[in-house]
Amino acid sequence: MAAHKTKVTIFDVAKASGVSSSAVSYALNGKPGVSDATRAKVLKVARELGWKPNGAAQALAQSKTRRIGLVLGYDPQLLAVEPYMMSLISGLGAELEKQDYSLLVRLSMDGDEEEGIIQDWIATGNVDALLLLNLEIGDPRIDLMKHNPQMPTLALADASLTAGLPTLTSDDAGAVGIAVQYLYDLGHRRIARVAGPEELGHSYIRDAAFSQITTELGMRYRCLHTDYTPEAGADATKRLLSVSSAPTAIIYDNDVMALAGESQAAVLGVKVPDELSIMSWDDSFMCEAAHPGITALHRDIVGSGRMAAQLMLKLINGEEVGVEEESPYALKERESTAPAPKG
Amino acid sequence: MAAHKTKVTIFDVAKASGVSSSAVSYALNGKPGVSDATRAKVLKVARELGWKPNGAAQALAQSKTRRIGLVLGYDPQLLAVEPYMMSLISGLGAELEKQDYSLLVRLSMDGDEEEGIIQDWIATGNVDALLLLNLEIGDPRIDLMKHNPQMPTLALADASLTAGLPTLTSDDAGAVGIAVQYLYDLGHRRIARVAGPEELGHSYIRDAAFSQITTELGMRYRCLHTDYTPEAGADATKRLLSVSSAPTAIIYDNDVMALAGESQAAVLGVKVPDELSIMSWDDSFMCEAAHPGITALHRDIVGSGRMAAQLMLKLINGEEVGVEEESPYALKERESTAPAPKG
DNA sequence: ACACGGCACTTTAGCGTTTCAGTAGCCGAT
DNA sequence: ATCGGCTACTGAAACGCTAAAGTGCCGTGT
Repeated sequence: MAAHKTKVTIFDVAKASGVSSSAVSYALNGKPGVSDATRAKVLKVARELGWKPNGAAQALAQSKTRRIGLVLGYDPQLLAVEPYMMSLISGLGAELEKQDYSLLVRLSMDGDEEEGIIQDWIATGNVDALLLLNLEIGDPRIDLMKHNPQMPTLALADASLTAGLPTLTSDDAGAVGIAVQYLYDLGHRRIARVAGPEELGHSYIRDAAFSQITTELGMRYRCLHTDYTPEAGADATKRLLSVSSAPTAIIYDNDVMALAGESQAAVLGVKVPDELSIMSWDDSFMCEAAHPGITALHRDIVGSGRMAAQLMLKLINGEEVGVEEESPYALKERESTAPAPKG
Repeated sequence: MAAHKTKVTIFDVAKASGVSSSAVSYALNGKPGVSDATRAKVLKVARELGWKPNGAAQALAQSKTRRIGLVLGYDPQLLAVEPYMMSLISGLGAELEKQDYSLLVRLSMDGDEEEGIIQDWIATGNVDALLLLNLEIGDPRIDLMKHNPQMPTLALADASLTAGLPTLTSDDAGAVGIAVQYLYDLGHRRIARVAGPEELGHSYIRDAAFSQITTELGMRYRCLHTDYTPEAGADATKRLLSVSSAPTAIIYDNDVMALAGESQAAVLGVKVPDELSIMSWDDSFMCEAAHPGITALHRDIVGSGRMAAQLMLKLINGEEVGVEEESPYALKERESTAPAPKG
């Protein structure tokens, strides 16, 4: 509890307890080789001196850092505004906390830089495992990790993109089905989608599912790809609504764009939901607070974070992990969707 | 580039370059003691073998981790929805990235746990510096860091709360002045504020400033404290508007509550801005996308993150840091504010 | 011709743990 | 009484790096 001017090491604790440093180590780590009495004594002394094993020394000796690596794509505007990442971090962190693991976070400006960071982690051993996010089609990171199997890696992406790497996948195609069927049942026959970047893996998955299902149901379907920003969402909305025979319903790939789209519709004098139904992929407070509230495909992102953390801990433990599935999407109906207008 | 089954160390590089391990170290770290020719050779070999110094060993040898610690208060709901934290992380990360520093992130469920994490960092040396956020009045962390001056610490809080610790402060009182004067000039005489938790330092600072300025200007002022969540924001709005002689303007302590408040007003049939003006503290995309757009006190949070990172790096370098000031708030006028209604 | 300083290295000693290989003492079995 | 096998420890090596101290060599000034 008291402040110490000079650094206290395991030897200080050993001396103060009248044993050797190895005894202290055994005592601290709950290993056999010390009597209950000495163990208690050592722990008491350690607490009094405020000693904990030095992280670097420990990491060096057992080549375990108790850290998990996460690279965030740098786009402060988007990162900040999209609740997704922070929710995921909450879930990851909460679960890691239980096992005294930390998150090591870096920002990357682009894909090359991210690859560099990952290679750095592989070479320096600064993390015990890492999580891959936002995979693209043919993402070079997959290949990189395939060649470095000693670094436990979990991909958070559709299993079709991860080439057999341990994966936490979500049923995006199923969710597309739910959403489209819902709109179909409301009588919509011309729908549009404001999607994320085309090269992103899950855009691709959703693209394919949308095309297939709308075709099957005989609906007209149009898709605009964006960069996920609110500006792009508003702009896409304007373009979609400016043509004759505009869609009667729009599905946005994230809630930020959905909110921006709803505002844009108001600006254009298009009434939601009477003239236009709006849906969001991913649900957050924004969908709730919007006026009218936005119908959304809800999923438990914090829960996914927790799951991802557990899977990575398994991998670190040497257990096998294949493809696991996130908890499913659920449609959350609010006021932004209604039967399609006549005509 | 090739994958390696067995771990490569500095000795492998040394052998392959025909020099000793220290020569490799000197070459890599740009220190004198090796010729340009050997340096080039060593670097080439290192690249070919894919070698980088092991992080733990390096940290142990020079007691520097190149990591900065950040404890996030765990409230996934709030954390995710409030763009503040993620913006800050973006700024921090971007600046740290330049110097090859990482963020070490942990989640804490409550204050005690956070103190525990900090003590752990102090004892284990797992971070080179740390950033304190969301200080409360008489926050125990201040005392803790005062007693452990060997751990460079920057507080992101009003300087009046940090007892002389290196601090990045903001002019919250000044911002209160701007906001209140603005509403006063629009003719508002009864204003209210939906604030954050009372025990939070910056709530306190703003509370004091609001009381003082509204008194000076002879305005009626009412303040409700909340937990920052959208639900609380909506609820507070309802209560404020339900009394006779309700306020003609409400200022919210964050944009999440402002958005929720605006929605609530719509539900209650109170017209914004004709019958009620709304302002938000902190500006984000939500203020922009809301309909009507919400007038806000804008500040550059990413910039603050960058500044904080720079200051922490200075501290790590042994430089003195006193009290620095964030870039000032600026009023961003949108459609949610208008002259006070007659009567 | 000779000390001298500087350069380009090498050797060695940490850094603070963990862990493996002993070892001393004791107890029970022979 | 002797031996084997525990238990409860100790000593020392190993982890992979950095950095201080040491060494040989060469060019220079006198």
